Amino acid sequence: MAASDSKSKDGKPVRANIHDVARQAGVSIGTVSLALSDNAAVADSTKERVKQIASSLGYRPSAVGRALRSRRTHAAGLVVPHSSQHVFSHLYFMHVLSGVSEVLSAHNMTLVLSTAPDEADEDSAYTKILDSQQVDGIILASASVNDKNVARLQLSSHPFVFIGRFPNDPGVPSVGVDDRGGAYGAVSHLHGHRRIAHISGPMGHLSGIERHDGYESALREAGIEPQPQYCYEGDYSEETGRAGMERFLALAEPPTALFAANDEMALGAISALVSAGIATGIGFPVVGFDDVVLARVITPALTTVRQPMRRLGALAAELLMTLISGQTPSQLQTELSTELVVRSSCGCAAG
Amino acid sequence: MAASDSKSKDGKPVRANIHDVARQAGVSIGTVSLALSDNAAVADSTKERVKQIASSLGYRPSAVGRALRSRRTHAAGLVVPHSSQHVFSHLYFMHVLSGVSEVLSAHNMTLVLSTAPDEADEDSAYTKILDSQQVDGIILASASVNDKNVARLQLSSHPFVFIGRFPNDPGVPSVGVDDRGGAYGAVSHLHGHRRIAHISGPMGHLSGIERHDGYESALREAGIEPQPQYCYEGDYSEETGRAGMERFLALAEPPTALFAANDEMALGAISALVSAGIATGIGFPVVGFDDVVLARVITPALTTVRQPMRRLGALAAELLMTLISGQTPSQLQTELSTELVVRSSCGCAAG
DNA sequence: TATACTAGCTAAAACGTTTCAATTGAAACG
DNA sequence: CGTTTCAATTGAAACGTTTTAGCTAGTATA
Repeated sequence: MAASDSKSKDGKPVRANIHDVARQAGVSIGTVSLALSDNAAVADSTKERVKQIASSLGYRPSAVGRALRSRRTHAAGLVVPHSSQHVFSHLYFMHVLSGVSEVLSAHNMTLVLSTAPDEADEDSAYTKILDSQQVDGIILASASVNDKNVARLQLSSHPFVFIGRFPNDPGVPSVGVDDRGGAYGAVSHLHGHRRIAHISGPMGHLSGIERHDGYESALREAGIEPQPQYCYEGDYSEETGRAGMERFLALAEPPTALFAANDEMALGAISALVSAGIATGIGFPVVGFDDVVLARVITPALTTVRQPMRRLGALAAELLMTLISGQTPSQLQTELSTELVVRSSCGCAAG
Repeated sequence: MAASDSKSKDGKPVRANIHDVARQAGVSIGTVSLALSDNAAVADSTKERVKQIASSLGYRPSAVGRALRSRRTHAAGLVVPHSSQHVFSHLYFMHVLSGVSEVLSAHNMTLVLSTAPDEADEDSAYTKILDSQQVDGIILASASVNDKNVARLQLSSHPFVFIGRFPNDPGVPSVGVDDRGGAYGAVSHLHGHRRIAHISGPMGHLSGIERHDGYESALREAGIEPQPQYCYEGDYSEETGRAGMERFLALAEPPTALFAANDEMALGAISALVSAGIATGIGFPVVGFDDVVLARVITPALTTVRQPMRRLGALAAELLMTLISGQTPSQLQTELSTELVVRSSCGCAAG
């Protein structure tokens, strides 16, 4: 870490650039560049000398200069077209982010995080990052089904990967989870009940749609015709979970069990049940989705559909790396499976 | 959004650059640059024409070219010298991140997130971002007290801001929380008890030290001499919370109340109490720190010291913006206060 | 009419790299 | 000895901007 920083007139330390190294080493800047990248065309003795001098000067190649010339920024963007408020209040994103971050780090890539200033303006989350060529590729999490920017993305010639499958387009690289199957399993687990309600995610998002579909097909499988009054569209927030359950409880013939499309809404629903003096569990089974830490720690512990969120992020990042490097990935689309974690909120296990 | 993208030979859409705009408009690139930045030296008619052509060509200035010339990347780094695994499993960081992200967005700055590949190697979290001049400034969250990179940061001539106060250096821009006061209040709330235990944060971090100090001074205030066997150093994880409490319960004279340095450890401690058949609350008061969502939803609901995490991030980002712009901030260091949120785990309120 | 000023624009340098064709000098070859 | 080959290095272009000094032509001033 030697750093014989010279100072400029105004006292600020001045960064050595490739010219400084070249001058000291008595070679051209071209040679410095080649030497530092261990190019075989450079004599070993020269390499050594250049490296030695570079390090004694504390020289670090400027990412910007490098990016300009080589047209590679070594950065990847994670775009979440929601407000930061929204994004970071959901544990789901945290886990995804964690997976993405880890893999990018391992590939020496920088992570640029882009959210929307508010829920209304999805566009700017893309624009900021995409338009100005700041990143080599993009991971898109949680786009709505009819997000028009997706088309832009495809045209932009930027490699990109979706998290959460995108419908009707087998050519789009994506990593997702078997939402439908997970939901189906959750609802099937509630067998015996005939009036099973569902608090869904936003129906503008594929995860919302698919989990809802899984719910309905499980009902039909059991010979139950889905009833609209037993469905409530939430937005994955605790509040809408509570609101949904309150609505259900006000019905002439309330449901006797619930499948919520995520854990936060399940929590909200449970709190509504508590307020109404109804015992969650044997009295009123509730199943969630995600298996975030919440699910484990509330009482009763939440039976839920676990999805591998961290893995989702990691795989998306890996796929993006492959695409950026120009290779053809072994598969363009991956669907991970879910796992029903049975705890006590469904009335089955002890807890 | 017009985009009459021309294609290059290989079929890929080709981005218009400033030269393309200049050619079409029949002016020099200098004029284009000036026109697009609304410089007064350019005739209005020219401005209009240039802008019109730029937009019809879908021209977006390259952030890289711009950064190279103007020496401003319009990006800020958030450095958390821990593994991504660790960072993203703590709700605390999420809230900080949220605040930072929001403010940066508002200033049209890009957020670059940098974590360490593993807990051992803090360095690379800095190096990656700092050395290569990728960002205009840096926010540093959760550095350990003797992190040697901090000195590097000061030398680097990069504006930077600490989250969490850094000791012994009034010249370091920082935004923090009154850890000591918060802890003091929490422990004072446990009055009546004489054997109060503390599960601390890592004593290599200022937050750990200060909360511990607050704990001790509250004891002394009550005429109690702090006993080493009632202190256990955790790492803010649920596991160490559990381990700490198990240790305490094995003592000949176990404590009768607990202050944990964060909510996750409080949760772990409570689960150990449960295992031991001891009722948290009136039977054994527990107080946490942070007030993350966990605190609210567990049973019994956790009495805890709320700290404004999101605000912390937001203020840090604001301060950084001021520093980057070259202005002198009204104050270099800010300390936010905490608030004791009384729920049922301390045996006071109903819940 | 000469001079000064102004508005509007251009040319060119600079930012820090990478890359590649061209050059050099020496060694190997016939 | 002339030619080829090769290893090592160089020079210059290119990436896409911003910025500033300077140029031109027209207008106002004396």
